[in-house]
Amino acid sequence: MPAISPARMRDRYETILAAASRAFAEKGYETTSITEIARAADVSDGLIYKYFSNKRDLLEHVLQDFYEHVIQNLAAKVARGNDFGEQLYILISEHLATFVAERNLCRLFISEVRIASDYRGSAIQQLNRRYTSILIKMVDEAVASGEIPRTVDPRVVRDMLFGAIEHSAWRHTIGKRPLDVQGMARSITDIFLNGLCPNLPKTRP
Amino acid sequence: MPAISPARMRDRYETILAAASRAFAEKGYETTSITEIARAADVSDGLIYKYFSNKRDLLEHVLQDFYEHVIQNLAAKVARGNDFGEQLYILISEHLATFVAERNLCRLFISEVRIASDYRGSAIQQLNRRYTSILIKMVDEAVASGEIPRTVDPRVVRDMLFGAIEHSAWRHTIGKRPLDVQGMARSITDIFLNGLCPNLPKTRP
DNA sequence: ATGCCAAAGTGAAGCGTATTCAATATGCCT
DNA sequence: AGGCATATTGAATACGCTTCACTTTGGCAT
Repeated sequence: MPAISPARMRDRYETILAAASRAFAEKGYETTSITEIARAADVSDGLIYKYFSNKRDLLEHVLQDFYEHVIQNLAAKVARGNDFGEQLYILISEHLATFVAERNLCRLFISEVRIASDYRGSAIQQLNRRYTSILIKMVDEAVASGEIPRTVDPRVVRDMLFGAIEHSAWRHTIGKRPLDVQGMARSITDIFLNGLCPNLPKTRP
Repeated sequence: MPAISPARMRDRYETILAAASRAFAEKGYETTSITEIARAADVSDGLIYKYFSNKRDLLEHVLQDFYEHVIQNLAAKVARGNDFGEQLYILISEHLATFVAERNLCRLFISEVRIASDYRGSAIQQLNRRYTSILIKMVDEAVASGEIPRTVDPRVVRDMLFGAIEHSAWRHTIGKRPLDVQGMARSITDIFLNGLCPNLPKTRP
């Protein structure tokens, strides 16, 4: 026998989540207090713990919410590419564009969640897997169609690519210089497709 | 007129720094308390604040100390490579080897310092610059000698490469699987030198 | 309508930890 | 040996997450 209607309950939940999202994005996780979030959502401190198990749980729900949208978007956009090179370019530029559009939430994700000791096996890691699996699928298909040699390990490509993108975007996330999404996506795509010395024989130490 | 000799003062400083380094590396930054560090160094809580301005400052000095050694090592090893390909392989495998040998301090650096809002302009960022400038110099020389086309922007390569390395190593830093340094260094080097589709014509979306 | 009562909601107390500071102990210098 | 600058102490402070005993509310049976 609920004390309030499910609709009002969902509303409360979303009000708190939205207040937390805004506060965390603006001020960062550590520097935002539960009391601030409670005030912004116009509830008491204690009530937050009826809807979320603790401050960290609140942060994770904020980022899960965000991640869902990002995944939807990426999958839709990548599907428009006709070959591996096109798809790769789209994936990279969309990832970079997300950094530009939602730099605060991206920063939050990288600095607070990715790093956490309990990241492995978390719900957020599941989302990350869905996100990166878009690339894995692309590489598998490119290998199958002969666009890429069989020697390429998709997991190596995944780690390298997302590492390269995020590190490149990070500088702009913390700095003030605007990020040239198209230009950077072009540079990164070219290096991944063709390498630094495209016309030279391999050297093996 | 000092109350104690400079030697003893330096000794105290180093005792505290060493205790902090061990504690932070083992337990992480947040979960280590000043009281624990004080006990390990056999001093009172308050004294730590005579040698370091706060807990964060203590962490930064721990990592600066570590970084100095890493830079020395990398510069010496890279100098042994005879061409760009060799040097690149050495840089990547040394970087990965550092992750394996000092995974706790590397984790600390990435999760606590790199991310911090005051990273820009900090003493630690200066060290990071010295570290990455080793690669910048390599790329500049390779461009000058014609090993790499002029179109390559060294800063793009720097961000991509270190991003790729760290992201690849991170999985092993938080997980249990051992990291095959030689194999991974080989894979990453090859992709950077030759790209994913070395023998195919460029595609431009 | 109305009253019951489970659950929503409150906010002050509890707890843990970084930091400060007034008091004390120490060891260098004359 | 004695004076005193300062190293050192540790209890007090401040602050923030979390808990919990209590109050209020609103859906439902009658």
